[in-house]
Amino acid sequence: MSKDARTAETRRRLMDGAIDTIRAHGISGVSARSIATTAGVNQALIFYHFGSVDELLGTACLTSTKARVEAYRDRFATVSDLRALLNLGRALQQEERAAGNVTVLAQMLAGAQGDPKLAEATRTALDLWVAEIELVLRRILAASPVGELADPAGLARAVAASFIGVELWAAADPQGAEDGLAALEQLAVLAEVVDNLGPVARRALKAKLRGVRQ
Amino acid sequence: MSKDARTAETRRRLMDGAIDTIRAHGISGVSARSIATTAGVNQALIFYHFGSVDELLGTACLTSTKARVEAYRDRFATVSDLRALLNLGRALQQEERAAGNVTVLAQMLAGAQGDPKLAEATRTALDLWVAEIELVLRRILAASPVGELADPAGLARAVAASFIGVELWAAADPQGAEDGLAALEQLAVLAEVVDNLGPVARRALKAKLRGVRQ
DNA sequence: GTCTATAACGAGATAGAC
DNA sequence: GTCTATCTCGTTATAGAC
Repeated sequence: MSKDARTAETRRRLMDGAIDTIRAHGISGVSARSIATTAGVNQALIFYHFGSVDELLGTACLTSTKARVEAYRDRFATVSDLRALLNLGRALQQEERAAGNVTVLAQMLAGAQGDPKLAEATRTALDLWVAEIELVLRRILAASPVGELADPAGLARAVAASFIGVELWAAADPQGAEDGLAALEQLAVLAEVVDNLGPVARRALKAKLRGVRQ
Repeated sequence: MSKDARTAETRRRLMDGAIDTIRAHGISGVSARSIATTAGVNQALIFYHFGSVDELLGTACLTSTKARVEAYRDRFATVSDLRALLNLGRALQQEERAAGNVTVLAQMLAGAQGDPKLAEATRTALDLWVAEIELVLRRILAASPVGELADPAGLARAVAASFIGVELWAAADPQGAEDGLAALEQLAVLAEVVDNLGPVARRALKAKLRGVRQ
């Protein structure tokens, strides 16, 4: 194996090890040693390749998030109504429980409290998801009677933050998190009904919304 | 000062110190020494009074959550429609940014990953909030056309988890979190409109909901 | 009940051999 | 580029003086 390939391999192992360690033990279980053990690599190599543990965490988180978002881009692109978005959200939530990117982001976010370096890396990674969600929301809302009331950018952040919260919750109370998601899904039917109103009811709703909005 | 009073005082200082330390530095910045410093108390007293750091965290979290929930009980009781609930939620979110109980719970939840003892304490504390939210939701939903569609227990968990997520988000991206909340608030107007439909539209909606539900 | 001192260990990080 | 060895510091936890 060439030196370059060996370097790349070690860096990859370390990044994977960092992600796996966060998933398994949370941000407070992360250390240079625990990562190195998971990666099957010498501890000192973390500092040689990344300079510090925080730096490794940041790039690992960013790289893995990029990959996950990339993996979903096509599926996001096909979403054009609320029902499809809900289905995708549910699938994403289940698949990410396996791949674990949402959990990792949640843990990074927790570690970001009082650690500006981690905070910035995490913010950048989260923005990757948010940008994707915002695009879809913008598309869907344009065709909906509530479209002129809603703020896609803000909503995208609210959605992402909720995913974070649910994923974090699931670690301590799996059944509770499941019940919460099921309840939301059930309630989202309401939005679908609104979305599928006939033209008359639709106009009436629009008028009412205009009245309510300040 | 009597011995009992002195004991109580020390325990109180340690619990307050634990909460303050979590708020300031996150769960990964918590240690026996950092807590003791914040509390202005000798480090060894943590082990004398609580046995371990985890034990201290658990009881501190539970005690402070009890107090916060208690402080909101009366205000929860007066809520009888969605608009009032939204207002209370917003107030709670802002006041808790100061008192910090939601942040603490979020950090505890993060620390609970792979630490069953913390997980149990956190779950118990969260349930205090959930129970309160569930009561209100049950009351409101009973009077709403979507009431028979919704699951108050599940919804309460979803709401609480979202609060957690937003609060965690706010540490890394304050503006983003604010935008997210504002967008949700705006959209919630939709639910209010549905809630205030006339009797005819209300019956139509109910019929549609029945059709959608599987 | 509270303190000092200390044991036993894990942390981040670096130096230097290979 | 990777390893071993090591430094320095912070960690949990305990023993024992007061």
